[in-house]
Amino acid sequence: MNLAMPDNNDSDITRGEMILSVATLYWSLHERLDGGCPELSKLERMFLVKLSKPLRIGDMAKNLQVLPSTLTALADDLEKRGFIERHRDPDDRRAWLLELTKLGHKTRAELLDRVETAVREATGLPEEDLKIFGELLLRVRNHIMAEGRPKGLPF
Amino acid sequence: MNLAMPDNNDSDITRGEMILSVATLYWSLHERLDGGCPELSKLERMFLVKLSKPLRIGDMAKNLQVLPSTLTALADDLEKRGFIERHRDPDDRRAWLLELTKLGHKTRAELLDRVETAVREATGLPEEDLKIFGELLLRVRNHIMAEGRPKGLPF
DNA sequence: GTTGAATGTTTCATTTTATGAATTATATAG
DNA sequence: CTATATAATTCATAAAATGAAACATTCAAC
Repeated sequence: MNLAMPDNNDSDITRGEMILSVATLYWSLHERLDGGCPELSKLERMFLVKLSKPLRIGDMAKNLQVLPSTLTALADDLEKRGFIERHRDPDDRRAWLLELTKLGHKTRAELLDRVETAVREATGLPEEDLKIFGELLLRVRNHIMAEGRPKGLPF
Repeated sequence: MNLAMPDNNDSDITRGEMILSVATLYWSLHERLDGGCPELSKLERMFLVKLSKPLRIGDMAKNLQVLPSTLTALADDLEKRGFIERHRDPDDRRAWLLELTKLGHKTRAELLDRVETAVREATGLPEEDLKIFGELLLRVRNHIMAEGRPKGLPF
C-alpha cells in the first residue's frame, strides 16, 4: 500500500478512506440483515447480538452508545413481542435486568447465523484475512469500551 | 485467536463480535466528530469526505447507500450554507454535479484533519496495525462497491 | 441515623433522519 | 418515432434518537 502520493487530492482520499470504509461496511451489513430480519431495527439487532447474558439497561446503553431512554422504548417493544423479559436487579432495586425469553434465544440464534453470513459476504475476505480483521476489530472495540466516552455525554 | 471454544455462549459472542465492533467504531468515530464539527450531520460528514471531486447525486447516493431523495435535501442544505454548488452535468442534462466551493474545500480539509485524529484515537492502534486495518477496510469497501447492492434496492 | 448528592430508569415532547411514491425532464433502445 | 429507462425533486410519512424533568433507590459524608 503506497501512501507516498504526489497528488494532494489523492492523499485526501486516503485520509478519509477509513471512515468511509467503516461506514460502508456498517451500512452494508445492516442492509443485508434487513433482507433477512426486516422486523428488527438496526439497534434492535445490535441489542440482541449483545444480549448474550442478562444486562442492565444502563450497561446496554453504554455498549450501544445511546441514551437509556432510547433503550426503554426499544426494550418495551421487544418485551411486548415476547423476545425479552425485565427483572429487577437483585443487587440494585433501581436497575432492571433484561433477559432473553425462549423465543428471544431462538431469534438471537437465527440472527447470529445471519450476521455471520452477512459478515462473510459483505467483506468478501478469505478466512485468514477475516480472522486478522476480526482480531483488529476486537482490539479496537476493547479500546473504545475501556477508554470510555471521549466527550461530555450523560454517562 | 482460538475459535475452538467449548461453551456455546462464548461462541455466540464471537460470532456477533465483529458486527458489534464495526458498529461501535462507527458510532465512536461520529461521536468524536460530533465534538469537533457539530454543525454537520453524520451523512453530511460522509458526503464531504467522499466529495474529493465533482460527483453526481446518484453516484453519491450509491456510495452513501441512501436514496437520491435523501441527498437532495442534504445537498440543498450544504448549498444553502455555501459548502457546495450544483452544476448541470455536461454529459447528461438530467444529472447534477455537486462541487465544493472554496469554503467547502476549507471545511473538508478541516474535517479530514478531524477524521484522521478520530480514527487514531478511537482505534488506539499503533501505526503498523492501523496500516493493516486500513488495507483490510479498503479491500472490504472495494468489494462492497464492486459487488453492488445485494438486494432489491432502487438502484 | 440523617441529609444531600448521585444514580437508574421512565415519560413524553421534540428533533433528526431517511424512506418512498409520484412527478417531470432527459436519455436510451428498438 | 415510440416505449422504456433514468436522474433528480417534492413532500407526506415513518422511523429513530435526543433530552429535560421526574421519581425511586443508592451512596457518601457527617
